[in-house]
Amino acid sequence: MSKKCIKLDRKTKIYIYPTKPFNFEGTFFKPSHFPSKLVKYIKGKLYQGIRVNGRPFGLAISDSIKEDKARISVDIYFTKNISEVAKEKIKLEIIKRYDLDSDIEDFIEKFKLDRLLSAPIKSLGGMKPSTAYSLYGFLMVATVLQNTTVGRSVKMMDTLLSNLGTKLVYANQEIFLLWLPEDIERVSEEFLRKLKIGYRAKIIKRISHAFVIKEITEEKLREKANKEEIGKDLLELYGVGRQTVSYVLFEVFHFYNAFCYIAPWEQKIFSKLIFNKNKVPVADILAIAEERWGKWWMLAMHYLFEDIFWRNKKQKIDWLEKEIRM
DNA sequence: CATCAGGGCCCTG
DNA sequence: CAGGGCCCTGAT
Repeated sequence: MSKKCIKLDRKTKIYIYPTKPFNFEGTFFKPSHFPSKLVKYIKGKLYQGIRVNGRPFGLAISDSIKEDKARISVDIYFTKNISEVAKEKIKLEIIKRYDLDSDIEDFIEKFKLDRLLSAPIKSLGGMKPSTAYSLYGFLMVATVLQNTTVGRSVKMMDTLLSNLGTKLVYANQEIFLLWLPEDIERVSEEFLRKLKIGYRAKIIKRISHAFVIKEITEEKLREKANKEEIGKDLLELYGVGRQTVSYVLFEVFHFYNAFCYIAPWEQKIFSKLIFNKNKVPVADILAIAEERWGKWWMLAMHYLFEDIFWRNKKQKIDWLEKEIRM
């Protein structure tokens, strides 16, 4: 059992210019997302680790508008040295994960007067679907999220990270870096089960193995242009079903119309938001969404969803609190 | 105390 | 294609 800890005591800065319209907070912090020690959002700064060319780096990302240009500043923390190549790679990785080079102006223009979207667009317009994680990292999080309460998911991820992750210390923060697929090859399923993650131990073993033998790679999937192909490859992974695929297509690969799937807990929330009813059939919700928002339907739903979670953060909304059981 | 479902997915019939 | 089982936990 390795308890790795790395102090990143050197720092450099880069800037990234996202495509407008752009909303920093909406893109870099999602209140509806599962909280973990992999990412922290404090006072307008997002802290996360990243691995590039096998080396760990710590990031602190913040909004840094320059006159009329959208701009973010990225402090990169490292040990010893950092090459220009590594800096460039980190930049490209951030652009990919946070969808910074896409253009959603048509979406904003088209729906800024939409009865349901006008308020969310007013407060979050320019928000992109994004993830702090690599594809592998995302799948690990999705695995921990399966068939349990958020509270237990948090515990499972904490235990996994303290046993298999790497603690990064920088900018007065402690952030964890996820383990590598190779690290999982070195531990037994039994060992993982002792961390009280249950049947997920097998899933983590099998997904990690698929990455190690390059049966699946993020690079190759990114080269494929259509969601059906990517979805098919992902579904072949043990422990990955349509719920996870739908999230991955949207948040990792940024298809704004991903897959036609809505989870039961989301169904309840959308029923309330769109119909002001308790439980509308999923098929009806999907039909309305596609009819109303077309090729943008999942992005539209994302705006609705994040908006209500932001509002709940500012002032508790009772019915929503009941749906997010910790 | 026991029972149960939870921010899925696999497998069987 | 529907439904039981899976690890474990906190709620009831």
